[in-house]
Amino acid sequence: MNLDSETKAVELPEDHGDELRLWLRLLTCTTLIEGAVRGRLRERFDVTLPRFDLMAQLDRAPDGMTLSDVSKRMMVSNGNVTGLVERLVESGHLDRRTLVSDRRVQVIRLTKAGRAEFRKMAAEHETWIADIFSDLTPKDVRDLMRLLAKAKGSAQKAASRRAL
Amino acid sequence: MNLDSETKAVELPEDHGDELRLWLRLLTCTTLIEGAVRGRLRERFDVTLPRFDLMAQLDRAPDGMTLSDVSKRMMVSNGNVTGLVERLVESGHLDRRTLVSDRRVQVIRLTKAGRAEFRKMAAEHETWIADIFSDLTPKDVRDLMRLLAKAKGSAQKAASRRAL
DNA sequence: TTCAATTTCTTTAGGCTTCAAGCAATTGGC
DNA sequence: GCCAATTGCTTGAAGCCTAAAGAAATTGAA
Repeated sequence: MNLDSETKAVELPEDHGDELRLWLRLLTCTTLIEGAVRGRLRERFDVTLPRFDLMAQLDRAPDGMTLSDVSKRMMVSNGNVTGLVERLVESGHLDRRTLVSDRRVQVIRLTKAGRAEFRKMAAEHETWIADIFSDLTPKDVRDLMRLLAKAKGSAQKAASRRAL
Repeated sequence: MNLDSETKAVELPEDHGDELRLWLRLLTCTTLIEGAVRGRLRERFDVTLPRFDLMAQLDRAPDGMTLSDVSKRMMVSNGNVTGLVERLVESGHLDRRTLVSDRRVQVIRLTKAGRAEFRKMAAEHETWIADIFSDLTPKDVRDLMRLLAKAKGSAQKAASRRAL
């Protein structure tokens, strides 16, 4: 007779403290790094992190993106993107035009100035990240990549289960 | 003659793409999980994530905390905590009193109702996290804990270097 | 064709967050 | 005691963010 499976069958509270501690540690790491990056972007380039992130998405899409694409990629709400884009168009970093074949759709691109500005920021940004992770060996980095990929997959699966 | 060290000496751009990808993956994981937790807290308990986080800090501190303590622990600004606490006092979850020995200091605690409410939420919250990480083996969890601890240390060291 | 459903984006209300400036209380050097 | 520096918190301005409701354009089934 298997006591463990009996125990599970009656839904006794299980211990998930390790997973909880993992989540808190993950959150701490991200918050820490995010704060450092935010501060440096601000003092060096007077730009906010969301603006930088949006420009990063567009830098990889020379043909532009729709607002919905951006929203999915950045995992933020549509309304959020609307406001963000508005300010970046205003400041001359972004170009926005309505798609002729579907007038609901707005396609946004980096302007020439916006791209130049972003490239300058991105180059420095990369060195900050390297500095932040400088105690990690190449193997640490590989292991983390692999484990985080697995964690991401697990989280996505959980989310899709939830969506049913 | 060592070409590599020559190369470094003239500051040629090094490749830090792996570290950058690691950071993006870390951010993606956190954003994904944070969104899931936020949504569940909202639909199940009609509470926001920052409120939950603040109550979690206080649950571990039966004797209460000062606003500065909370601010450091949560890694958010002082002004942020002021507003958050204000709303939670208003809703009856928190009790706030001025320290007699130093009238600048506010000590906040969970009220009885606040603590009961939090315990209920925390129990469910733990199962959500377990579900989100359910594809990870116990070894994966241990490895991630260890590597993230190392990453956190590295980030903190970088931040303190920066602060000089 | 027609119109209900869907998609894309915007708007609104409310809350979160930062930074910087400011106020009040305390501390420490003189 | 005096007062300059520090500490703890609040305020204000600006921006970020979400959820929900709504407007405009498109699609597709009858």
